[in-house]
Amino acid sequence: MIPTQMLKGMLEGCILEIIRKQETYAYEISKLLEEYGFGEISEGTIYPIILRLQKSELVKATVRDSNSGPKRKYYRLTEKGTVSLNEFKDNWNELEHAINHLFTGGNEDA
Amino acid sequence: MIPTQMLKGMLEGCILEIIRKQETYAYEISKLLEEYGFGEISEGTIYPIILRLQKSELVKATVRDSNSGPKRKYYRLTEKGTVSLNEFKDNWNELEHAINHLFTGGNEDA
DNA sequence: TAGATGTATCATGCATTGCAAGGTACCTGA
DNA sequence: TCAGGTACCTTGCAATGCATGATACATCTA
Repeated sequence: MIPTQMLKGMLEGCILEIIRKQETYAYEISKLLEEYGFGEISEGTIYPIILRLQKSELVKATVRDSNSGPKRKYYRLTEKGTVSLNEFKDNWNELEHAINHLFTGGNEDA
Repeated sequence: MIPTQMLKGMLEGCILEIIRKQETYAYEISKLLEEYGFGEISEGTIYPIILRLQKSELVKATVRDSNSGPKRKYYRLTEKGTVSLNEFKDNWNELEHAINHLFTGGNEDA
């Protein structure tokens, strides 16, 4: 299981990418994150993130009826959201390279 | 530059790996992290991490003289440290796979 | 001799963020 | 009727990176 500390700073970008792929709502996002292999991400995690995304205008919401429960809030990316997502991808690549560089170097003592 | 939030939970494992490769001290670790591409990691970050590693007995220290300044505290991994490092590697792989799975899937709308 | 620079250690308090826990409310099926 | 799934949200805690500041040794230069 991925420790919660390692998820910090990751989930926001991942949720943006999920919304980019497909207009969707918070409850479904939590299911999708699990399917992608992030493990079970608490709703107490997801809702605050989405509120933040709305406040900073990276996503916009549309309320629609559901045929299996309460109304859903569907989210889609704004332009700012697309920019932010691209920045996240760049940062992720930087981190991935740094860590893989560190961990594939072998033992310097040898 | 990698945002600080994305480093949370990463640096501890990375510092363990640096120490595994080579017995070294905090000041040098900060230089090495920069060389590996993590950017400039503040000393206010590194020293607390190393104190934590010592308290949880993942590393042990040896004080030695330096010919270019104050004494250095050289760190080496304990057995617990090796175990912890391996756990970190597993967790990192999990995270890397999840994120790459998410970001290589293309647009589900298409 | 004095001061700047580089080396080397550590402590304090803040900001951010994931999460546990709890709350509300709708719909379906047993 | 009531349990379970769907769907939203809030509050307060814990962990961690970092800015800031302090201490101190060694070397070089004015």
